[in-house]
Amino acid sequence: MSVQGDLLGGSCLAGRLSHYLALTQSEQEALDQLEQHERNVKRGAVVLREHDSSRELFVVRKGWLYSFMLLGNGSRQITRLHFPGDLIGVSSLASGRLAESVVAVTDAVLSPFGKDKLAALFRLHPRLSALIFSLAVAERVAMADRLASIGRTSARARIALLLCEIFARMKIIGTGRESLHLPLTQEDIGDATGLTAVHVNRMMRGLANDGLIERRGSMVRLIGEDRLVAESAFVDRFARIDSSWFPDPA
Amino acid sequence: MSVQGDLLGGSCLAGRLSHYLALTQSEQEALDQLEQHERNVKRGAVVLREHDSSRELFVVRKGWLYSFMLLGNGSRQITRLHFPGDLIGVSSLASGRLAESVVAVTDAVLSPFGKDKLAALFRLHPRLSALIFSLAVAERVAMADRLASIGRTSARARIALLLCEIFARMKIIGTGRESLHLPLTQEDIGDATGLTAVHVNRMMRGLANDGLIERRGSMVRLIGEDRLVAESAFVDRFARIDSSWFPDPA
DNA sequence: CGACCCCTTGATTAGCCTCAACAACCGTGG
DNA sequence: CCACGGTTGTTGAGGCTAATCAAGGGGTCG
Repeated sequence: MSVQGDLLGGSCLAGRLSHYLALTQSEQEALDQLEQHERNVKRGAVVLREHDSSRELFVVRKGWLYSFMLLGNGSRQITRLHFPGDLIGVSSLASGRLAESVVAVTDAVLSPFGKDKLAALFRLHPRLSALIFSLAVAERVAMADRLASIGRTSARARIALLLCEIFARMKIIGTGRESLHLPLTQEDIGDATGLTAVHVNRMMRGLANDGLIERRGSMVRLIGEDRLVAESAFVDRFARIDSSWFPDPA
Repeated sequence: MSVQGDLLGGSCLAGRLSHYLALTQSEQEALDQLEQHERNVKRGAVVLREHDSSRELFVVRKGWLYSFMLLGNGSRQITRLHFPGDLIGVSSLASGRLAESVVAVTDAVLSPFGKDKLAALFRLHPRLSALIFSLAVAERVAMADRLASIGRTSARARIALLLCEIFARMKIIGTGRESLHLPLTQEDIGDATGLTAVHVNRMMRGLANDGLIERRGSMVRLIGEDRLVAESAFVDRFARIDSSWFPDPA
């Protein structure tokens, strides 16, 4: 299934979750509830601001965004990219305040919903709760992968990992082509991988020279995806979620 | 509340969760269910092995452990330290296989329980589910902090952050004294912060020289905790959990 | 058309790693 | 109780990766 919300007008989140689970009618309806409103944001717009308190979450319906943290020394760490079907603003669920800012990389469409809706989900749909929890766990694992990547591998491997991750996630949301428009600047890629823009440039050039990727402007194509996966030790943590332990749907 | 399971014989997990929420009788009982068995492990023992499939989780009742990943190039990344009241093996919930290995740093006592017990929790105790979910979110945020630390700060700041985190977490579980026995080797600290043992040594010596910490063998005392927090930009993500959005207890 | 952003490239520097040697400590077995 | 081997901590010298500094070119948007 590669249902995309923006093709259906239906729920993007339901589209995403149905990759992992055949949703019941009632589950589907509960998820549709979350996307009754829409909000358009422009490329470059700050959607959420670190330290602000927030009573809402958002489903990404369209576009790319990323979360990042600003450090005391003026540098920035991009902690996660967000694609259609992702939830953003989740970090405010823990402490009530946002731990990360979110900006739109491209023009984007979001669906805001209140945290009370999530509470209702926990109350009425234990199986969906387990799935959402499992996706949070998968995200934690993917973050551990990146931690290992930044802590223990070369600049080249870090960039290879980021590219593998992006392409794998695009595949899941059904926009996966062999060639991809990459709206990130080299500075963005640096802030995601713990490198400087200058060094990102040299490394990407190196990957291109070695025939692992092909670049035409902002279009990127993975030629030696196998070799990229090998170099970065990429594991797709979102390909499959083990639902065998989930409770039965309500 | 600074209830510790190993002092009560009661549930360590309940002790931890009751920091954040006043548990109902029925919630308390559900959590006690999870710790009916005990397993002792020796210092250095491998408790869980990366890539293995696992049908269980564990509550830590006593001792220190850590999760780590092994990389293709022979290096190791420690992804998380585990103290009494923590859940371990969670990474297998997502894909069915463990993303991290776990070893015991000190002799430890664990309580294994099946994933079906967790499913029952999701079905019967939506408020606990929301809390456990929120703690997973907090853990993700803490991991993002470490990502930023490793990606964008100096060796000294990374070590300062690790120390702040350890002391803050010890405080929550009630073992927080000003002085602490640190059972980690400098190699462990290096694998947690993305540094070599040699460089960890130099940095810790530097922190000691500057009067931020005091070391006597494996005992460590934070003298200038304020300055350490300032240097590392530490934020305690587990001090408080916002339960205002949680559903009512069942 | 101009201003700005982004990419590119070169030269130099700095922070951390590697290698190496030795000292201190610990658990073990005799 | 002591002797021993292995692990951990400490220190120095030198090398390498990635950062920093600097400058120019191309593209895009107003």
